[in-house]
Amino acid sequence: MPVTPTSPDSDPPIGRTGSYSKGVARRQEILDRALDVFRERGPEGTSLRRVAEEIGVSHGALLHYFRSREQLLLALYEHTETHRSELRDDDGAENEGAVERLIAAASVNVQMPGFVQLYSTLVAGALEEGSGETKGFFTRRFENVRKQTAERFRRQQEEGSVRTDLDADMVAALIVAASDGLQTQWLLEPSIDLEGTLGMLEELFRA
Amino acid sequence: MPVTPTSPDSDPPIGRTGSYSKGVARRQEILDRALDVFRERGPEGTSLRRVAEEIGVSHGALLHYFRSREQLLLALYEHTETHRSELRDDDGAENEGAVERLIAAASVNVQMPGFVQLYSTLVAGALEEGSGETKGFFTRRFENVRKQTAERFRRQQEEGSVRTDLDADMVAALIVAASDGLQTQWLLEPSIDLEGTLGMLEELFRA
DNA sequence: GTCTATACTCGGATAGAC
DNA sequence: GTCTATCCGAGTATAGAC
Repeated sequence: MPVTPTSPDSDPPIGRTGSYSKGVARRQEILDRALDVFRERGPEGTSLRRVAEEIGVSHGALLHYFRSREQLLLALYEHTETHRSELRDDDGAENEGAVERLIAAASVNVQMPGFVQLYSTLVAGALEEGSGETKGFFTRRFENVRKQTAERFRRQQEEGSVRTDLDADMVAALIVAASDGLQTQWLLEPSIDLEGTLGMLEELFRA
Repeated sequence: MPVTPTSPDSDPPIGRTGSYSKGVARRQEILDRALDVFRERGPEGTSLRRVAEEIGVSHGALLHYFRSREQLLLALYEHTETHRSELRDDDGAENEGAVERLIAAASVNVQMPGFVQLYSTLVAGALEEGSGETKGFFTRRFENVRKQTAERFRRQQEEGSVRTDLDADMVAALIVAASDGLQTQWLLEPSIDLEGTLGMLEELFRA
């Protein structure tokens, strides 16, 4: 279900005026090594304490930089998402259609089921009450992806390649929903034809 | 995202030949009281130990009947789903269209966000490796709902009310995905027009 | 089979040292 | 701000009493 990234989401931490350097660098360092651990053992069964021990940091110290396990997983998700473009040829992505773009993202995801699984876990966490951080993250993310998808669709409407009697914002929500939902079903039943079904949706929009 | 129930999923426990009575009854009794606790406090922050204490059973005993917290939540989900029909007028459900049916289910869900949240949590759990029980449950469930939806769509195709150049099975997966995905988005952004967007999808299928 | 007792690791919160 | 030490309640596994 993870959906195409949109902006780098560069988030220079909140503490303004001054000593960026020290703390952020340390955090980065810890994160980098934590990512290695996840790469080896998978996020699935890897506890915070295990990660901490493996990278030579105390449990408490790790928690000092990542307020919760969810935050660490979120950082893992962000990192993976950012560096995912390497798997994909981004030529002409500018002129892709709305559905086309999501199909491309889904195709990459099919090669990394663990990423889809992580996404699903985090989204479920975001839906839980009082999940401020994660909730905000995915609310923004969905919003961004929807907006970007709607823009693409509107451009296609202007081109005349797509039905003009449809509300682009609703279409965007629908496309994103279909992409996410199909990836969930595909994880449980790999015989689901992810690309084919999204292709059919694309066809339904054609003028 | 929880999708329309399909069969009562009557699951007379596995132990054949003989003493059904005792253990199952006790389990039912415990479950019934656990449901009350969840009703009061919500499943969200209610621990196994809390539930156990509240219903006058030891922590260990509770675990004896429900092998894990996930299993207990799954039982809660099943129960809620089964008794949900009370919220809904089931007149003429037999002749409903494929999308129409899912819209009806979604409309009920909108009135019980906690149920959608629970569904999302359980599905995410099902996607995790080695989650035998929950995984099997939702794999079957998706399969059933897809099959039922495909049947409805095929009937509509025979009626001529819907495009006949579409593969009903793919359409079914798409409808279910859209419904689930939109409910997720709606939980994070209540301004999402759940019924409206699904209605648009319905319109796309029309002959 | 039903259940108690115990122990283990987990995520997280706290207090305080530096 | 960075981190150690400690403590808590959580989910779960196990052994064994009845």
